[in-house]
Amino acid sequence: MINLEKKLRAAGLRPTKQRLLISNYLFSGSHMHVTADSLYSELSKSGVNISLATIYNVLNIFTSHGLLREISIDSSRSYFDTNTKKHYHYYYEKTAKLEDIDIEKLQINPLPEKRNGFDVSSIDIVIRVNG
Amino acid sequence: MINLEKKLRAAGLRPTKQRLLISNYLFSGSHMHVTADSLYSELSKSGVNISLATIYNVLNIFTSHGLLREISIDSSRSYFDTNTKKHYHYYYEKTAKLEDIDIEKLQINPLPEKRNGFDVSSIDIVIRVNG
DNA sequence: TAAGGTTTTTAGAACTATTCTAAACTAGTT
DNA sequence: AACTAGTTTAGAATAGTTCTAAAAACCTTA
Repeated sequence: MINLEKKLRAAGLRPTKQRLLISNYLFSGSHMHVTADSLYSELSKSGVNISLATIYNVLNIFTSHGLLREISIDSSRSYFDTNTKKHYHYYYEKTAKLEDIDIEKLQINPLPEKRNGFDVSSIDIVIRVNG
Repeated sequence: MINLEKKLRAAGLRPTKQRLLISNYLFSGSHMHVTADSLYSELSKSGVNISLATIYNVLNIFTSHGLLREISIDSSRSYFDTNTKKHYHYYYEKTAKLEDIDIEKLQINPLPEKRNGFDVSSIDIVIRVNG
């Protein structure tokens, strides 16, 4: 967990107890996709009690400091992805689960870089499947 | 406006006064992107008073009957697109406006049709620009 | 063209996800 | 150890959307 402290500091964030606990859940294994609610209940389930306000707070601050990426899938809730590299998503409509698509798996031609003089800030691709 | 009545009936919907007024706004000119709120205030501005509940109701029923397409851009609100053909979007972050991208303008390789045995139901691409 | 059954509209309440508030607490500095 | 700024918290507040149930409109049949 000492590396998590470093990770937070490197992102310019104070390693508080709550942020470390959340980081431990999010960043210790493989990449994952969470919602505020799923994170809150998973932590609660394992005996880690952090207020929902803090969960939201931390998800937002992690996102603005580049530790997470927010994904718009569904207007009814926000997903956060621990994979911050460029990539795309499959979305399983029945289970409401996400799966990463490696950027090399999907070629886009031409890859836009500008539009009307504005820079492209991100390219979001969601492939919805009926399962 | 008689053709709007036909359009609604063809979609299996009763052409009520409110639906016709909304259709007249949405389907009489070129394609557009609306939110419940923008539609409500545009109609109000032109003297057409339809309750917000009906606006939501009609947007949802139009979507489920194929007259509109819902787009997830932003978890804080839903956009509806009068263009129901396959296409993609530019999203202008500052103005929160959408612009259509013709499907031929962007090639995807390989174009996925299945994933884990499930059919692809849609491919949503949003290219965000900082303007 | 009137009656009757079904669908739609409406105002307002309810709900859900998220943010705000301001008081208590904690981390890092001196 | 004391100070200051940043963080957490419970609960209130807010925003977007859906629900409720009563009134109104639509459409069919007579």
